Amino acid sequence: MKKCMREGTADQRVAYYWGRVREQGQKKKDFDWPSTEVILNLAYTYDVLMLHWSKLLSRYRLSLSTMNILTILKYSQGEGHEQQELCQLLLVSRANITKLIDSLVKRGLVVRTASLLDRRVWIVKLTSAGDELFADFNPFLLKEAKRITSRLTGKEKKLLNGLFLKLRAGAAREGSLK
Amino acid sequence: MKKCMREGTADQRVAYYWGRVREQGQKKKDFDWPSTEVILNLAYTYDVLMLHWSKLLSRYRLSLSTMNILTILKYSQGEGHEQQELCQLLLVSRANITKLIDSLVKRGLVVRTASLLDRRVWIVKLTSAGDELFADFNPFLLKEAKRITSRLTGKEKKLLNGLFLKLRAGAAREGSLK
DNA sequence: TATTGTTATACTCTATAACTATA
DNA sequence: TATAGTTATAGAGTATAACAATA
Repeated sequence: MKKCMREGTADQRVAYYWGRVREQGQKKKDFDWPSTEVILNLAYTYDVLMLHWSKLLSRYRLSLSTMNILTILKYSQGEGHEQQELCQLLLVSRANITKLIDSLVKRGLVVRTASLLDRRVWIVKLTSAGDELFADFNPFLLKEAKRITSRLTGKEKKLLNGLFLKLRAGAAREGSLK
Repeated sequence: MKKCMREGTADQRVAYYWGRVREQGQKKKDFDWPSTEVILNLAYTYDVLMLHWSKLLSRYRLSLSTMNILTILKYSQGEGHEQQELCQLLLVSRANITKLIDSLVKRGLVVRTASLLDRRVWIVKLTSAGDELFADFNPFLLKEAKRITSRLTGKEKKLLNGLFLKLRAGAAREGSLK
């Protein structure tokens, strides 16, 4: 991976490619550069940040998904969550959440406990080992979040968060191509 | 997947969880909610948009990565690219770009041609079949980019693009945790 | 009948390291 | 020695459908 990235030049390279997209798009129907740029930027920024993030998490043998599960469970304050709720929060299918939870159970980080209200349901909870692991990685992530966003002012962060919301609203809107 | 998402409520659910993150984070050292929110928003917005995007691409039996490769090659206007350049543009390792290109070669969408300058190098180019497929999917993606960003004004799109750049600059900065 | 979760399967993507051949 | 690309391998993630138990 490292070998493929010459330090400090990735953004320039991408800019060069994007320039071509922009030029050659002009001729096309429905082309709107700022719109396209937003999508390219979202995907590329995600890749850059999450590549970095994944590397941090690999120290704890966690992926983004498993880290998210532990975090969600931690913030439930001992109540836990149904697997189905985790599906909704993580945008992961039922079949795949089963596998993710399986892997965490195997490592002793979470447990499945039966629901008293609905016998079809498992409530997933953090174990003390899971809690410890969370206490271990979470401070790093908070620090990193602060560092990564350090070039933005408070006002810009708020602005950015509002724009993200609008983007998602656009994606969810009716009339999408089926 | 669909079964796990009750229409129109995903954002509220996530907001509920984020509320807990925010509350319980307050006590912690290095916690800064707007910074954390930016990261959560980036990841979640990416997931929402790309889930949708992937569904569109699956009609063409393409993933985000393979779509990107075809697009990059298309915009090289017949010149093609070294695999190594694709690594840099896509943030994918050399080993893995080999596999991705293999799969496209197998489908007849791209070809590897020897470089005349360096005998270690393959130049990857779009075939006419690849070109046709691009002509097929690209208009949909342009339309979708426009639709997804339709809730943003032109000014907001520009703003957003600038903020993405700052985010990436922050991630790349020296002094990151090693 | 609908929902929660599991199982099975196949595919894609990623990470790592050892390897070949060129430069 | 360094670089471009390949091979091998193992693990993670995703998509789909069929299934059991329960509501």
